[in-house]
Amino acid sequence: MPELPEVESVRRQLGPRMRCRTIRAVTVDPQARFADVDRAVGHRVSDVVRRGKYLIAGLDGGLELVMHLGMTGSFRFRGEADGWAPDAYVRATLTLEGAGDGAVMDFRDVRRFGRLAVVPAGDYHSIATLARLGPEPLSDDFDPDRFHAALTRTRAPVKPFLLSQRPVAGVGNIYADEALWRARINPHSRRVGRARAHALWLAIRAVLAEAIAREGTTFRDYQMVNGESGRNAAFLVAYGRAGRPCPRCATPLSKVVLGGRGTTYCRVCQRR
DNA sequence: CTAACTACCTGAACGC
DNA sequence: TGCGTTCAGGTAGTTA
Repeated sequence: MPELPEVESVRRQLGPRMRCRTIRAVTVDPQARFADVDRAVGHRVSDVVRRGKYLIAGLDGGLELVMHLGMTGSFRFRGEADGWAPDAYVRATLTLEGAGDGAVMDFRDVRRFGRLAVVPAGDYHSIATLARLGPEPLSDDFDPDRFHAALTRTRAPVKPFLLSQRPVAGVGNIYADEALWRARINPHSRRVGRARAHALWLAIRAVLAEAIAREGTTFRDYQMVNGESGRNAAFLVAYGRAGRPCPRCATPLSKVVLGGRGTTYCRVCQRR
């Protein structure tokens, strides 16, 4: 479900609710594969940061709680005005205590692709994708020349390479299609020249920044901690619009499967 | 090492 | 209405 803009929107609401609170209790669904989260009990949250699609709560005692929403994960708090009540899809519950009245935080995840883990701070060897994560796209670490060099090194088609999280962090299926459309790059391309790599660098940053400003894209499951949807879906140009006219050239957008993922693009203005 | 598959889950939408 | 098939915003594990 969530890519960088959605995860960032969750982080902005989750941070104030977790910060400066001590995790007093953890219960997890017995079928969930993150039973070691109870190692967070007794530790106080310093802050919640984001790396790519991962949320990382800093804990005292040199630990971190790493959270990934998978396709359908969301965090909700009991007793808030949105009327959230836990249902059959709650996979973990954290009881938080601290400034204010404390809080009960549910991790809801229909498809069970989400993950929670407690690790030594900065030690991500048990989470391979996080350990090898590329630069943050909206930071100065994301450099156009190094991005071009990374695209030159791989033999894989450009879209699956973006989805690997290695050339840049946080780009998923929606924003890969959107950025490639903007930069006029064919998702199958195995060679991307310097000018096109720079155009893609710019498109990734623009597409993600605009989506963050609209609090993400809600297609089906994604919702923020307060239960609201993102507003970016109406602004998508490529993703989910197969058969509709390309806004640039009016050619009906094509849909193919690439790297096992549905891919929508314009075969006329995104030539190989 | 990389690239390409498959597996992991559940529900909604669609075709007949 | 009912049943089977396909698809879904992600990653981890295995194989060549």
